[in-house]
Amino acid sequence: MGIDMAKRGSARERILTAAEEIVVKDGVSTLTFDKVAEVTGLSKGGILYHFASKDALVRAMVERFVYRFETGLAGLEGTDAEPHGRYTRAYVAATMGDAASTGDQYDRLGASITAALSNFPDLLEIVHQQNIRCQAAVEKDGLDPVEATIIRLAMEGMWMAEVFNVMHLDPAMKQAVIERLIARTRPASSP
Amino acid sequence: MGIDMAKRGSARERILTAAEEIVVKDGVSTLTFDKVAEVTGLSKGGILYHFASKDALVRAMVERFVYRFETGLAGLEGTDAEPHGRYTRAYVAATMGDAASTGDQYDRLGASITAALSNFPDLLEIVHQQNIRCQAAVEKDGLDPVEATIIRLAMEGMWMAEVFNVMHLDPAMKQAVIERLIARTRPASSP
DNA sequence: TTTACTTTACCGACCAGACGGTATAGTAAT
DNA sequence: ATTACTATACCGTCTGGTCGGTAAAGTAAA
Repeated sequence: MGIDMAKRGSARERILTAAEEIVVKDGVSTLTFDKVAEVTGLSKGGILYHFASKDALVRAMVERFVYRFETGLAGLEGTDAEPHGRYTRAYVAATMGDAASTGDQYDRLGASITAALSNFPDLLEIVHQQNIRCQAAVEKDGLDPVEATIIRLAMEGMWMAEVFNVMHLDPAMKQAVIERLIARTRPASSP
Repeated sequence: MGIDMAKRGSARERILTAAEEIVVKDGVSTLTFDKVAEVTGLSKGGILYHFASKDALVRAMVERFVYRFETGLAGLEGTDAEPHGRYTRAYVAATMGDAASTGDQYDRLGASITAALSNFPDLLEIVHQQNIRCQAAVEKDGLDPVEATIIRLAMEGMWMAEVFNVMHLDPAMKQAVIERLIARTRPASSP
């Protein structure tokens, strides 16, 4: 099994995808080389050939995760003609809208990765750097910085809550919040 | 060590506190019976006597955590004369202000506990229930429900980000956000 | 008060399994 | 033959959990 996709993505990518699958289904704590080997159809030795340690594997996962988010966000930014509040709108959409970086599977992955951060403290730096870029962009997006930050925080809160499965916000409320937030990024109604 | 507080709290409480200490310092993944035994000065067998399984230990930690938050919030609510937006203000203060339930140590504990939720899925229910109560209270706090939810989400976002150490918000900005959010709960300026 | 028995709290040795990682041998293409 | 990659066997360590025992503190009948 798994041999049929011999050329569909390098072994490295397939391993990463399998690791994501495991993490999404059962959480980070269950991510082992043996399991990844089983899912990919490779042997444990094969996995270790590509990722010399578990740290390396998790690091690659985090990097791919951050990369996807940033790519998705940049794509959304490109489709917005209005410069005022453009980044903040793209941020809202990339976080909870219908970007490539969203959806159930991606959400749970985000939760697991965020949770993993407490076990792999050195990986925190990757996420941290992305966060600094994000906050800087939001602050100089043409909106009142405090207001823009509130919007960002609210989206972050919604994402986190959803992703950790702690909050079951009513879908209608969720939609209303997103719309209200987007509206506040429009030129007319920023304060 | 530890013997000096022979009467300061039951063994159970001391174990719980030691477990928190470990989790705060090195994360959930390093929480083991052996370590708890070492910190408390008890033996592993002694720990097992009070908490029959690791699940039981973590469950007790989560319960104590939620209890503290709710108690702190209720206390803050009592000191607010203005009913309009009272709960939401208390929520903001309990989350990031200077309640008993806040502070560096408590924050890191919150992170670890939230992270632990992905490893102990059945404990999620405890947090989930508290969250439902919270959201219901926020929605009928006399404010526009969407606005109130945004405030709550923004605080949740700030807390999560801080707690997971992913965001380094400028202290001045943080303060400004909190003040702005509090201002929005006041009768005059809800929309 | 002594004796017999029970309960509570705790200790420390041990085990079975899992996990990260190594060592090594093999294979298929270039 | 070299390179790139894969497979198998194995090791040491860690960890949750078990278990037999023990010391102290009641408790209650004789």
